[in-house]
Amino acid sequence: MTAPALLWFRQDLRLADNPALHAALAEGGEILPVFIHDTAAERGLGGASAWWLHHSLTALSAALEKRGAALLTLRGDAKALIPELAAKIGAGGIHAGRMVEPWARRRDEAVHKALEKQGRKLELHTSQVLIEPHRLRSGAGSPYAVYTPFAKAAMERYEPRPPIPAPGKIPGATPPVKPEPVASWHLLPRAPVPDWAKEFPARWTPGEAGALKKLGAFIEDGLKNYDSRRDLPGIDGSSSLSPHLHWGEVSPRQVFHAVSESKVTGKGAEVFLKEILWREFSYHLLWHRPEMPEKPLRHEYSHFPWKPDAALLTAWQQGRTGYPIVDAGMRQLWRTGWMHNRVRMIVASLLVKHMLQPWHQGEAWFWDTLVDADLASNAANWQWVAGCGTDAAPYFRIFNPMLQGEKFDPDGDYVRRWVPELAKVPAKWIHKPWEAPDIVLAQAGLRLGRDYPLPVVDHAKGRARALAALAEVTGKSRQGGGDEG
DNA sequence: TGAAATGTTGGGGCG
DNA sequence: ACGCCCCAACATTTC
Repeated sequence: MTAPALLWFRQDLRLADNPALHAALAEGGEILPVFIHDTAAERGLGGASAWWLHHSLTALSAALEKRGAALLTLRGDAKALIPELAAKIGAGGIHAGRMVEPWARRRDEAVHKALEKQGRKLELHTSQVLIEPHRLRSGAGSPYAVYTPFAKAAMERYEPRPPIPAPGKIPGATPPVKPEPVASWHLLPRAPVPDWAKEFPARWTPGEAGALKKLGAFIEDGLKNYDSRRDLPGIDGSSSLSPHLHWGEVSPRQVFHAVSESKVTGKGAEVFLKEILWREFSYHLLWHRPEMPEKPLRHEYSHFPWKPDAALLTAWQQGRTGYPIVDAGMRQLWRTGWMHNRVRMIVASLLVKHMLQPWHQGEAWFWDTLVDADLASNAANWQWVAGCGTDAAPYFRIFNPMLQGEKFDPDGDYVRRWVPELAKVPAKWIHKPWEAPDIVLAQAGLRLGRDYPLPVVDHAKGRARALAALAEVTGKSRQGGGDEG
């Protein structure tokens, strides 16, 4: 009789187009699917991610159950648990999707070593990405540091093929240990703010079924005009696939395939696929530059004169900076676990530039509050905004929050939705209420400085201060430091 | 996947 | 008719 295979779910919580599952099935024996809440992981789950994971695992568990396999859920040190389980069931293959996170790579290395002592091995499959970062190098043999050549090379290398269909039946193995139910992991919000995620269920359906439904709906309604609609935070022009992609409830291959099957061409489809490639690029960077979540990729930025300020940081986190588009974004984030991408750039620019807060602070807040929190994308994009990434926005690109608001939320719908204090301010003034005549504010029922704050940092002064900080850094780098790239 | 400062051009008002 | 000035509109440069 064929030995059972161990199928280790991590960030690929799906049954369709799951190469690890496919390989486990191909062995022909029973399968023990397991998910471990790794208490030894070096970077803990953010709050919103924990909420998502709870529901996604519930969905995965039910889907497996329906096909004849029970998901074994455990909590503990995966480095020890996986080899133990493998030994206990006398596993044949041990299969998982490859992860790019540095801590996960170290963990897989340790698991692999432990398994080797048993004469077994950890088999990692391409699951999260279209192209494994280690398989893609530039002509010079070095990893890509700039998006455009990366995207070009990735597309040349990519081999379109239909995704693997979800299996109809999965012969489940009997778990050798008692599961620890997901509910006992306490992933859902608890005191002191037990209800902070109360609006999430209306916005999100974690799990594979929810992911496929969202993909279908987006391709039907949103793909064609994605290029123009995606920049307007007041309308729902995004795909909202990011959290599903993060947890692997749908694979990038499925997304690519669905787009090509749809026969939607033109700018909309093109720009959307480019966004998927930005995600790939982040994974590529994290693989080749594993220090990315902690250290600036341009090393002269390690001397950047940040001015940490708890009060400013709190104002930003709570959506009380006095800049309407920024506060709308921060409040959307808190309430829905998500923020429109255009607005992410604006709020990040304000934090890092006008406020001179270290980008790690923003990264940490996003990590905790975003349902799509992803180490690679989060770190890469914060470095992009801060100017210290390899292919980053130059530091002097400083967003003007009023102009950005007027450009991308011209009627103020987005601001009005998330900052109700400003609901009655006319469009002309909604992105700069402090410039509105007193009579306008009175008619809008708005007492500035009381109902809604004045800007915590003056735009012109903040801009000038940020530019001066840049001069300091580039000056230093000219004297001593080298460059990276 | 900027914004502001600075430069250039050309039409119209006007003496 | 002509030159001058003003300034919006656009282009280029700089941060």
